[in-house]
Amino acid sequence: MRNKIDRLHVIKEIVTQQAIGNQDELLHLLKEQGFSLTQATLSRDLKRLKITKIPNDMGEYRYTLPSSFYTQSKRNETKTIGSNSLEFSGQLAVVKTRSGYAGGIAAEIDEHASNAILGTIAGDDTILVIPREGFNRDEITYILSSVIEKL
Amino acid sequence: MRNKIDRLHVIKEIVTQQAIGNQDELLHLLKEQGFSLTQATLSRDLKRLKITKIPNDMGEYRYTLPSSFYTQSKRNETKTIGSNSLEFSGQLAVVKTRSGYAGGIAAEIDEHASNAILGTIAGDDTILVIPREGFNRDEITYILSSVIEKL
DNA sequence: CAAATATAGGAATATTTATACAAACAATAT
DNA sequence: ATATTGTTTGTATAAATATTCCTATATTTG
Repeated sequence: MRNKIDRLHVIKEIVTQQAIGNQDELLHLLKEQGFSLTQATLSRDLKRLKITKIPNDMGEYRYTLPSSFYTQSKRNETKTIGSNSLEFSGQLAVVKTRSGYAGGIAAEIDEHASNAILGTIAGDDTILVIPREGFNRDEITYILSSVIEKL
Repeated sequence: MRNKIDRLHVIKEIVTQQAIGNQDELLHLLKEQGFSLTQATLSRDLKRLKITKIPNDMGEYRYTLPSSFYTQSKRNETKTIGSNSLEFSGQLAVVKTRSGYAGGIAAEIDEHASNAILGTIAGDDTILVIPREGFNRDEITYILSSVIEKL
């Protein structure tokens, strides 16, 4: 239904622009904008959007969108490294290689990036890379790039 | 008071290592660890720590630290089991084996730990172990150790 | 030291949020 | 068209969480 999609959009917009402290507040704003819904639906919407109430430095709460690390709102970029590509999903990274090369490249990653990479598992043209905890995507990207580009 | 500081520490630790869905769950774990407190105090603690309940992709909620705290969490230890090693990253466990042994050991894990382990994927010297939901790291470590040490 | 002030935390409760259930409707298959 | 299945949502309520009010214990200050 069109209305629902609109509503989810508007919820995201409101929540990013003003400090909303609870669902009733947000509910009223939505009603002012012409939406007709109940708290139950709003609770479900927030769950779908993964919007959560987090405490700020003063003793208040504010609804916020998930941090960009987890968010799927904008498409995760595929990075090209030589004739290979790298993309993340959750805490995992996937490198696509030319057919037959995955095992060799995975071995190189294991050998040269063991501080940041917990392990790799390779198929024919796909390597699953499991980063160690504490390394973020940029760090892993940088490290993988430098290993792969030397090949 | 010392006790409070300890408690906040332990809360962070528990929350990073296992999927906590509500305060009562966490309350019980804390009581098992010898802390004495009520839900009211726990609510205040979580507010201080800015730990919040966020929805995951399945319809569940999980308490999590703010993302900036992930990098501060203490480095995850690698455990040695025989000539193999075990380390966690997020919800996944990775076992490193001698070259060529991963497939065989993975088969043993599949066969003997199927209640705790959802599945394994093996490369040449790396096994990706996917634990079932509801098992924490200590449990998985114990189970994997006992399976692998018998080999 | 004693008074003043701040901090921690429990019990009870208010507030807030999630969900079970049922109804309405749409989409799809028979 | 009729049955089947899935989706969305409201109502009512359960469940979860935050806070008020109060006491006890620390900490600071004169």
